[in-house]
Amino acid sequence: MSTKSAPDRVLSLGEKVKASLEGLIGSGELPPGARLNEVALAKRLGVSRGPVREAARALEKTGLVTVILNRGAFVRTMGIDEAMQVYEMNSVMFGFAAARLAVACTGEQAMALRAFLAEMDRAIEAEEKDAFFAANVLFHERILAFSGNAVMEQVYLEHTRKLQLLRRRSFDRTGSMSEANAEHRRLLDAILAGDASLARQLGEAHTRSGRARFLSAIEYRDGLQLAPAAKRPRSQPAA
Amino acid sequence: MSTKSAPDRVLSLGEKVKASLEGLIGSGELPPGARLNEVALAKRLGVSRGPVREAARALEKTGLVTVILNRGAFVRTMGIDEAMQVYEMNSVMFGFAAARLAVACTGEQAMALRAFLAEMDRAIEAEEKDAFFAANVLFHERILAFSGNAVMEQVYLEHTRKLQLLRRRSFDRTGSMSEANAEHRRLLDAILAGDASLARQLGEAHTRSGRARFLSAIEYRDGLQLAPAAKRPRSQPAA
DNA sequence: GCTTCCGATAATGTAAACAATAATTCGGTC
DNA sequence: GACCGAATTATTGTTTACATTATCGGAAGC
Repeated sequence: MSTKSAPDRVLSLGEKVKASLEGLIGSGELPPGARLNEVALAKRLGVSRGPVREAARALEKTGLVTVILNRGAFVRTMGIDEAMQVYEMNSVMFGFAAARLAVACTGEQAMALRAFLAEMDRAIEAEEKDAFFAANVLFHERILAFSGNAVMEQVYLEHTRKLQLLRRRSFDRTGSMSEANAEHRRLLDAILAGDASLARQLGEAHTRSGRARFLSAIEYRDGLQLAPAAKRPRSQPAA
Repeated sequence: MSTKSAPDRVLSLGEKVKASLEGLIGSGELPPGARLNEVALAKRLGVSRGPVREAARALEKTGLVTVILNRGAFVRTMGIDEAMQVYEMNSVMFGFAAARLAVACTGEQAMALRAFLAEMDRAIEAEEKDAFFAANVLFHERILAFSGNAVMEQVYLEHTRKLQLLRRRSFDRTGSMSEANAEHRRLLDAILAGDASLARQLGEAHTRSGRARFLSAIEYRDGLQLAPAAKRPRSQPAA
């Protein structure tokens, strides 16, 4: 049977449910603060409650949901203050990675980073915000990856993903994009020049700029973690 | 029935099992590489498999165990290389926290840190390695806590705990202890002097020193992640 | 009219049973 | 005697059912 369509199962049901939940949360169908009804989700996804529970617990550790005993799992609401802290941590790690890369950057890596830069330039020109966003994320992630510290990379990825819960595309204006890419270019120059100290400084500063852009972007957009607040007997975890 | 001995339940069974497993792993009864047999553990702890599974999944996210589909959960073995990466990340975060503290340290906080320093001095004098170890851990943790970045603090705590899996007390010689505490004192001086740049540098350097002490401590102690290796059909996850 | 208490309902926590998968063992063959 | 293969066994993955807990509605009392 060469036409074996089902690629068997390399993923447990729990992991598949987890992916589904991430999608539902990312798409906004499960807004921050919403409760994850186990039976409803299980029915909807065609599985039992077990895998749903496992997925919820896994997502709790990922930081996407909060689980309260006998109350259930809630889509996590990230406050601005916490987002600021994540940015701060990312800044430190990104700066370190940049410095590390400045002293040990292979030609292949440099080429890859340059390619992202070009792609972002192109996206800015074409005003393709999504393309820019994707390349931007990858540029940062690759720098972490190239730094050679897998642990730090994982922490960075995990928290960045969590962050994207809150800011769904804070690059509203094209101005932000070209501004950001200019910083990218300066950073890459420092890396290629082998100036670790400057690379670190620029890397940290760039993340802080990103934080500032994020802040100004959500300024009027507000509507943060405040749900309708009509009545929330089983819809809001703490207070 | 006023003699209701059970103090109700503020912790889910899964959490209690998780605590038990942490104890078993910490005590070495479940050595690195060992498989967590669900039925055996469930029977031993007097619960069902469900809570055991939940605890195992939770510990996976904590980094204490690795679970493989259809194979089970294994007590994680942390390689030296990974430990080095954790040290590196901790170094960056600790340095940042120290710098942050240098510009904003309350009198109360300074007093608390000084107290730990004194306690460590006392422990060195009395040659109480355990006491020194405890105070040392707290000193570092408090600096992270005082830095005001809860996210970073959590990441630091989580990975430090994971690290203690490997190095169970690497302060063999009293020399290491006094050396470490001298570094602590210099760091605290820089913090109290408000020299953020120096504090950061010293903080990073101190963690690197710790890493070096760790490395030299396990040098001859080897016996790292290598189990008896007699036969490991279901006892070793990857290879 | 408001509060308080109590029962009904729905949801989560836990346990036990069933199914699928990996590992072991035994048997056969080269 | 060593190697390969199928049946057996053990263990995990998943489902179902039961127990416990929290929430919601309404009636009684103030």
